[in-house]
Amino acid sequence: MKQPEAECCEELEIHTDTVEKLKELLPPEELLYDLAELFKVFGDSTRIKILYALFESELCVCDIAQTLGMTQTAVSHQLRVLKANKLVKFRKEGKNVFYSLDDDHVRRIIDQGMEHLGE
Amino acid sequence: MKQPEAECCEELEIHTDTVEKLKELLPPEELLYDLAELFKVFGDSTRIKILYALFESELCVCDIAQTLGMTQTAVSHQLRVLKANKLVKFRKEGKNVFYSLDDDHVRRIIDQGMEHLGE
DNA sequence: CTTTCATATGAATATCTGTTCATATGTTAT
DNA sequence: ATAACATATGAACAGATATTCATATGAAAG
Repeated sequence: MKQPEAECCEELEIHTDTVEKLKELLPPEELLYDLAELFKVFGDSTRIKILYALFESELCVCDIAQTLGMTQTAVSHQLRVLKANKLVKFRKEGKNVFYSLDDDHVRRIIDQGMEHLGE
Repeated sequence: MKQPEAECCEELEIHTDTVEKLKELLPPEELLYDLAELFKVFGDSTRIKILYALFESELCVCDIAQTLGMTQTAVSHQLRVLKANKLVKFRKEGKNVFYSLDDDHVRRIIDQGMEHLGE
């Protein structure tokens, strides 16, 4: 006869305790969601390229587009995402808009990622 | 009369230099792509939750599933992704497969992300 | 060797995401 | 005012991705 309510790993009751403890220890759902959203921003090569370009100097949209060999529109859409996530800030000067990195976390996060790759 | 070959920011010739320098300074296309791929892995709340759970202890698949309130199948698919990107390793013990974090970069990358959020 | 259990895998589906195209906004120069 | 330019935005489309369902694998127990 089967236990219909049995969830999994039935034989090892230790696990049930583990699971309960874990549920308490995990950060709130929403925070984990936000964290994933943040990493999602880094998870696109166009945006990574933009950020890398901004490591060197502040840049206007068309220079970024030219550097990456992409259209102004595509870059503008991605800058919007970066802006919304506070990874870049901007400064208007006449017709141009100059973008730059918002803080040092960006660099550190990317560096950590690079370190992981080099293994 | 229009210059058809003009790319952008025509008036400021400084920019053309900037762009050329930038193109040299940027890491190779492929590396940036790989980096984005890595962050993409962190860019999903299910995978973030799995990693957080593994911060505490090594876990078998069904415990992870139960902790997250998800199906075994969904978790298994995501573990596959984490495994492929060397973020987790595993150890087989009879019917069970125990997963754990592969290295400390995982923790550091996530911590940096969290720091960025708290601002 | 057959059943049960833990895990893995493949196909299908629904959702999300990035680029393009067309167009809008806002600034500078004529 | 009007034209030219830099940037932004909205809709549409194509490609990617996460979950589900059905099923396969592989180990332990009967």
